[in-house]
Amino acid sequence: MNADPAPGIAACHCHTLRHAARHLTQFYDRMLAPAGVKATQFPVLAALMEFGTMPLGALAARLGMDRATLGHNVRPMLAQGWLVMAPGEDRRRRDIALSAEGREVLTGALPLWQAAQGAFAAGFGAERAATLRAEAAAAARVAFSRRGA
Amino acid sequence: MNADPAPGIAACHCHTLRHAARHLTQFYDRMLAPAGVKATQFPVLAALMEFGTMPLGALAARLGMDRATLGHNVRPMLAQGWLVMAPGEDRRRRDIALSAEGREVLTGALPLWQAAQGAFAAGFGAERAATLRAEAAAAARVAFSRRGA
DNA sequence: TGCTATTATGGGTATATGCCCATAATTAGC
DNA sequence: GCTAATTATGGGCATATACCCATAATAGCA
Repeated sequence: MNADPAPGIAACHCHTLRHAARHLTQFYDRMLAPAGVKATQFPVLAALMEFGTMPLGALAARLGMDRATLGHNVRPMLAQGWLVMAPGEDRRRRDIALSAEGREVLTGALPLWQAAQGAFAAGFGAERAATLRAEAAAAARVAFSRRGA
Repeated sequence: MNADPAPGIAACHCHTLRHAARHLTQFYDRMLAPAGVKATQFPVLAALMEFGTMPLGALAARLGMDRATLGHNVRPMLAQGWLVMAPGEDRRRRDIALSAEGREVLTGALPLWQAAQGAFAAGFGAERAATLRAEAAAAARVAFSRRGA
């Protein structure tokens, strides 16, 4: 992969954010690899630890992603025993919970994630990174609000 | 899909940028759909129009993406006749060029892309969007430079 | 000239993403 | 209480992303 897109293409909000997301993903994937956790899996573990057991739809809403996508991502984590499914309040609901093994995996991954956060902040600037996060989150809200047209 | 991730998870640079990229992608996909062009295809057409014929590797470098990924994305565009392959300078090189039909498709997609750019800028602020793009591009460079460790 | 290192490309594999539709259970309305 | 709308989940499909390895062609050097 390469780092620098051309100036004309760089005018596209969508392409630029996709580009950044790809590179961040690769960086975090490599940093988290020693724990056997991927960049897409860490937020799932972290959210369940932080907010506790919840059904798939609620977790997808927390993570701001599609239910089906999250369902696909969760499947191997269930197979590995990091997560467990249990009947929810409704009979149509099935709560997803962090297993003891899942908590161990998260415990192992946390320092690696913190190292990734720190390494990025060291190169980019902590303040600047916080601003970028806030602006990216705001951009996501704008794009989401205009999704119908 | 949902717009707002939780505050704790929002501290992750990677997750936040991925989240924003997902929503921008969906928005641009829907805006470009009337032209039959996807958010991943538009930059390919635009880059070839702007910089002219070039081999796959060079195009991947321009777009800041993996060669294999671009190769997969380009395949259906070749099948549709938007792009054509021609022997390059080397016998190992094969140049990718925009066909006449590809230029037509791009011409049809351009106003839709401009509408997407404008709609986002209207909701987010033009100045703010430009800053976000620049910061995201810088973040991509930082992540790329630290990819080895 | 011949051998090696570099470069360009493609195939295979695995995962990520999100659409659509089907199913099942709950809730609301009559 | 029964029917219709809503909500939750999952499967199937198409595409996106990127790794690894194999192949082929060029360039550089002995």
